[in-house]
Amino acid sequence: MTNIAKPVPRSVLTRLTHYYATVQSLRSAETEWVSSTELADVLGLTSSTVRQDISHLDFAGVSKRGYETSGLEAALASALGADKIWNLVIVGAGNLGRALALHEEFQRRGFVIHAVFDDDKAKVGRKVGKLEILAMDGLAAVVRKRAIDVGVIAVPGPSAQDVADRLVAAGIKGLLNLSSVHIASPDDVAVSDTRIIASLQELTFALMAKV
Amino acid sequence: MTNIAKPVPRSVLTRLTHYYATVQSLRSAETEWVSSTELADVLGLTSSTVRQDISHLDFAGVSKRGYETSGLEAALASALGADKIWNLVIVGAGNLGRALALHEEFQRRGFVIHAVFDDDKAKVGRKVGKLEILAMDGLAAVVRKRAIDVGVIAVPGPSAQDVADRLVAAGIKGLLNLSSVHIASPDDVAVSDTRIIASLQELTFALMAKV
DNA sequence: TAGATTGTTAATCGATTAACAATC
DNA sequence: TAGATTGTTAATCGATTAACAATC
Repeated sequence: MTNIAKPVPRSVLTRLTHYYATVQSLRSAETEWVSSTELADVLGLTSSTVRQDISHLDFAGVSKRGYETSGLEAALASALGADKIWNLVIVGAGNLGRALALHEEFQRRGFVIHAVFDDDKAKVGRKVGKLEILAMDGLAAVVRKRAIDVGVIAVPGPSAQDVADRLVAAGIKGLLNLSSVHIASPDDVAVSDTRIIASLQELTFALMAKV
Repeated sequence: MTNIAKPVPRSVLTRLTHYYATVQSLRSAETEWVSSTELADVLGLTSSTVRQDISHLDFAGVSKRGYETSGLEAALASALGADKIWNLVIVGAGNLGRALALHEEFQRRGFVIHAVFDDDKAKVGRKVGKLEILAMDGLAAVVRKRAIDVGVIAVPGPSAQDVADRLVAAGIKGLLNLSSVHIASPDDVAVSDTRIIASLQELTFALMAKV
């Protein structure tokens, strides 16, 4: 029986990714059962929130025992698409772009990087791991041929919107934005921001409040 | 006159970093005034939310004109601590750690990276830009001598909590967590998560919903 | 069985939005 | 001045928490 989708609010979705990471840790520690209270304690939530969130999944716990970690992991993986392969390209062969291309956790989690693009003539043709850096004019062909799902924007802020537009024009429906500027996109294109600089600013805000 | 701090909710704080990035773009385009409606349109919010958020700042707009971008930028910078210098160390000299150490946007925004640590003997002594990779046992001394504010955790998930503990033990009050696991920390230590993998999972969730 | 934990409903809390008087 | 936009209060909306019956 499939869950009739109550829409999943963004706050819940974010927590689902937390549960997924946590349950994976539990699994690798061979823990077979976890209760809503235990998950809540680890992540700083209430058990009530955890139970509400898990009710969005096509998965049920067991009275008195809690949740079986293997089933919960599978249900979370399925909800998040973590049990699928996703095809990525990275635009921007600077430090960040190259680091992500080489970051083996991506591959391990089903995010396959098919190409790295850059318009800097000096970079085109060089290697990043096993991938050759390609010129931007090859983008559309790669996206089509490899059925690319996600474009990673790893260029400086001033170029980010332009790169986003070219990725969208090439037919990509998902953008991961590593730059610090806001990306505008059509309604049918999803954008996720990593906001590294913004995270640091939230941190320094907290540090100042602390004094 | 200082704003008597109504506490700033996390959701507002996150938007303040968005406003800051946006206002900086406006400023570099030499735009002198911006209204709450314009900011809202750019960022996909309501003007009401924008005005509420800005009311947390020690800064006032002008009827009929909106907000002067220079003053708003300064007020946001002050609130976020973006007008200060922050001292960082990075732990983990893998692809991600090295990329951040070389990422010039950090320096440009007042985040000064003082050292990169790694316990891999093969890496210690090598250079990352102008910095030499140091062994972890030198951490406490550097933190004390350089008055380090923030520790960046750029190690694989399984080591992340251990690294966090060592950074906290060395006296650091702010952690930027680049790993995909949740970090537990004492109440007086602030943690900010970048969650690159989680961002991708939120994206793939959206892509699946779209089909 | 008794007790612990889920799933879910209802209550609370907080954040967002609407509305409008103040104002430049 | 007239009109546009802020700042703020009140209303709405949605998310979190509490509570408890169901249940294994």
